[in-house]
Amino acid sequence: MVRSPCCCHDAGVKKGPWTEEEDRALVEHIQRHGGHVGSWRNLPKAAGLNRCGKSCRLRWTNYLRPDIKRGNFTDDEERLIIALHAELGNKWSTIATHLDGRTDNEIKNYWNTHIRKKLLRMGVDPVTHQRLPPEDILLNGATPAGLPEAILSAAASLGGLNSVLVQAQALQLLLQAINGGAAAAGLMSNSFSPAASIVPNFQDQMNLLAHHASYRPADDYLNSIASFAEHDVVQQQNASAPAPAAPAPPPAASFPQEVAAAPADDRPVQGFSDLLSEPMEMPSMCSLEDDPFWKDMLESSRLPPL
DNA sequence: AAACGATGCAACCGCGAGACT
DNA sequence: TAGTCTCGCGGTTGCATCGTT
Repeated sequence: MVRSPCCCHDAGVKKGPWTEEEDRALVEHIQRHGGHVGSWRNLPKAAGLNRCGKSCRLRWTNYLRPDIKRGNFTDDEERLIIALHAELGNKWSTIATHLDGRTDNEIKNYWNTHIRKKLLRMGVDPVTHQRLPPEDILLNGATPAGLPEAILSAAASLGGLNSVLVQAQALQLLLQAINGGAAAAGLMSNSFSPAASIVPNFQDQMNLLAHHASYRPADDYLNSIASFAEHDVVQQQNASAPAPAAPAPPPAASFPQEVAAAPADDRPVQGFSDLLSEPMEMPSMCSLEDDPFWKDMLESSRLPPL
């Protein structure tokens, strides 16, 4: 038996964007058959379309199917995609089965154009979902151009850019821990803990805190991404000017209820003293602010999102 | 207003797996 | 059992739109 060449390679078969007439012909044909396609290979001829069967299938499944949901992805959907991707990898079709009305192609595009970049900006590897070391953050989008002048100008005197980035990250995580807490605890315990380098026992304390708050770092990571990726880090750091109150999205099924139920800014650090049997040795922010380098940075900077 | 680059998305391509003969 | 067919998946491309200079 000789395999017949794929119709996609026929010279006369039309390619490119679909016209309204073609869409209508395809939809009407499928509707005439009660929504059943039968053979995609034979469909174009039966429907009077000069298209490859493969192209028809793609057009139907990704665009014309009546149950397709259009419009922007919600926070819930985004969070779910990230969670599923962390578990499944690039299994877009499998991920799509968990989101009503979303196609694998749409999810794949949304990942590549939005979520992937967002994770990189945060310093999270979109493939492994682990925190990137500072040198990789530089290579993956958080370029030196995004750093405040104060940091760059101080870099030379502090042993190079990586050193400064580490300290900048440490400060940012520290402030997140104090203002919002959970994100920093989860992210740091993931793989990379610059804060520990400047605050002795800091990570131990954050881990203890996470334990007391029934936190699992992986859950926290997933939960935290969607909540603070959208916001400028400075907003989170500025306790006197809290971010506009956005309704907390309902939790995805896999998230601990006690975590998901709380507003993002009220999570683990809430009630520090209640959680710890002994007073927690928090770093003195006054001493940090007295340091000209940090003071300058705090006053002038917009830290790049990590 | 025009040129240019960045971005987002629809569509295409090649391949693998399972069904079929 | 081997060869072929068909479908579906994931990666990639091309183009339209938007924003910036």
